[in-house]
Amino acid sequence: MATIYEVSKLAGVSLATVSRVVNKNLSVSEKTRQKVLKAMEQLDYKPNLVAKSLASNRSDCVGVLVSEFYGSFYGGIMSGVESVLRKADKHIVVTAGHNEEQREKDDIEFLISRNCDALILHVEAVSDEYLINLCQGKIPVIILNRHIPKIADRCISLDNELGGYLATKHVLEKGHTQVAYISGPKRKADAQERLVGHKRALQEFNVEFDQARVYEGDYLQIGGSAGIKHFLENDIEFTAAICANDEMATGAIATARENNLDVPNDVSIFGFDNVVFASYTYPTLSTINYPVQDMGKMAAKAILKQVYKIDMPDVQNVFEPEVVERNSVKSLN
Amino acid sequence: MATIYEVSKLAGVSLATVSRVVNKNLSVSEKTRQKVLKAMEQLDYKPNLVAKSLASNRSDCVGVLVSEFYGSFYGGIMSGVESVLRKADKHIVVTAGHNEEQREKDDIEFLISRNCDALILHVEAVSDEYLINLCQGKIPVIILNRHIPKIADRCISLDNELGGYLATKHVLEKGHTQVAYISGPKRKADAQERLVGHKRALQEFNVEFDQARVYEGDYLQIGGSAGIKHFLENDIEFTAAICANDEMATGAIATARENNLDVPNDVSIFGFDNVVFASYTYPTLSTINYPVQDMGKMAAKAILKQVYKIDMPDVQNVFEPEVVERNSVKSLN
DNA sequence: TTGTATGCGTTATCAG
DNA sequence: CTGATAACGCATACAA
Repeated sequence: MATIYEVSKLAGVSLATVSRVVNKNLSVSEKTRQKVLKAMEQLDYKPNLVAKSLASNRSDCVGVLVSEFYGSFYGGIMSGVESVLRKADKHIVVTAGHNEEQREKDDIEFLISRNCDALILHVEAVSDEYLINLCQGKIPVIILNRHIPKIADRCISLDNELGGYLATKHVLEKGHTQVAYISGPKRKADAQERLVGHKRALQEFNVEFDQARVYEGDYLQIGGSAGIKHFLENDIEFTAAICANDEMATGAIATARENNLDVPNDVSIFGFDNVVFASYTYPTLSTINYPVQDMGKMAAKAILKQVYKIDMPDVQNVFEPEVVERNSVKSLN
Repeated sequence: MATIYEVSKLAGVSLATVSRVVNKNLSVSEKTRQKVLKAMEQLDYKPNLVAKSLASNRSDCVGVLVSEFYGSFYGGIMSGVESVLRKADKHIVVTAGHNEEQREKDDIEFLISRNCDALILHVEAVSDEYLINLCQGKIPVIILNRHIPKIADRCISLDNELGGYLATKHVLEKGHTQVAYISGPKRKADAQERLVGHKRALQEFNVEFDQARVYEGDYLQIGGSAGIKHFLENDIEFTAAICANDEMATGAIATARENNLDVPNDVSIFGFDNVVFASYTYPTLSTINYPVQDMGKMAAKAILKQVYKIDMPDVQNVFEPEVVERNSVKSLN
């Protein structure tokens, strides 16, 4: 690999001059610029980004930490982030924290020590305090899918409560009154918020909340399956089951069918997230749209604005969920 | 951020000594090691990976290039690769080439200039020659999902022809004789290979190949949908449709249903890839398993073996597809 | 076992 | 507009 030094020698100029033409902007006479350009061409010069990063303390690289590489949710985040950063000639370094506290911390350390100019994090295991503390540091951070009041301006999240509310409201408006709810794990903030929204809708429609109609799932297909089984075995009547995410909804649909319950004629199922396969199920799944990709894009825009000083509209910190009506909910009206 | 220099000062030893204890292995007296360790602790010293990489010409980082961040196929590759590399304390830098030649090349340059120790590539737009040439370079490369004879030892791919064969054989064994085939884009090598396998199975079962029963799709849902429509509108009879990937299969199922054709009673559908949502469809999709994740793992193992000299079993360059029987194919026997 | 000196490829701060 | 030269933070022969 040719170095900047070899180029300078070949072009008969100083090292600094080559650096100037490589980094555009600075003033160099057209004549020497041409000499340098030619030399670069001849040697097929490619700047060493590592050296550049060490010397300039800038990497043009933003670190992204997701929980998994797998799945449309994280895929959406990554592709959203990348699509806008790419246009600004910034790159991303992605790692996966796998929902383990130590790993998330390790990954953050890794990204920092790699000289990332900024961080976009989707972390679940690490504490709020840790993140608040991290935000005190010199490296700019954007936190996805998590709302931390003290650093609200660095968070980009979905209004989960509203999502839970809209989901239930939709089902109630279709005339259902016996509504079961399969929630996410209680320890997860978003699961709690969605449930709160569920209760608010119930109240608004004067349907009494019944704890027996709530089953705590795990956000996995098996959770939805277990939820339906639980309600059936305990003779808890319901004409509709709202699941706190689409994955559980698919499990619910499958298990309902196994029990000779037609969806949506015998039982309606509603999801949350609007993941890709929601439109592949049968019946296609009515759900709440979680605009992950847009949120990833917004995170990237925030970085572009704050770190790279590129002109951008204001950041939107809270995104609104919307009902996506498909065919898994029957109207009783 | 504390530097190695500050640590050495605080510990009252030389720079080199600190470097030695940081990088384990080398001989340092227990006493000084403790001094250094204490100093590191006090200063919360974190090595600067960029500087380390520049000095050592090693980054403990392997570059991964996929076509998209999105989807279970690429997710499988990334998570497979990461899971094994992680255990060896290596990190990955991922970029997406989006199936565009220039971008793929840019990304490869980027990864190289970032000092990656090795590359794992899933590229589609770049030519064989380019890759062969790339393999001549000093940086070790593993190529996924592509078979290039001249550099077969650096390729990890699926036997697509066999997959196409197995798919069709399965359907024929179920008693179908009027078998339609919705292929992938002809310009893609895997699409061609799968079709070749299809023909081989037909021949083996003495079913005459009929070009009219082949529709060229695009590997997207819409392609499967268009394929079914095409056959229906042109009165081409078929009791089963084999799709060259699962995505098209879901499109095919939906469109069949829209035309009042029950799957699998009126028409059987068979896929390829065994993506995650294949088990979420209704009916669940019979398909060919493409062990992406295992192949990603194998790629990582190859790197571990070749680059980091870690003891590993031999690499498996060609993976075998398998039939995954679910409920979308009816037995006519 | 420990320390010294030099290099890795750039950027950046000065002079000129 | 251009050229020395000192950082950047660490690894590593070579000496001691």
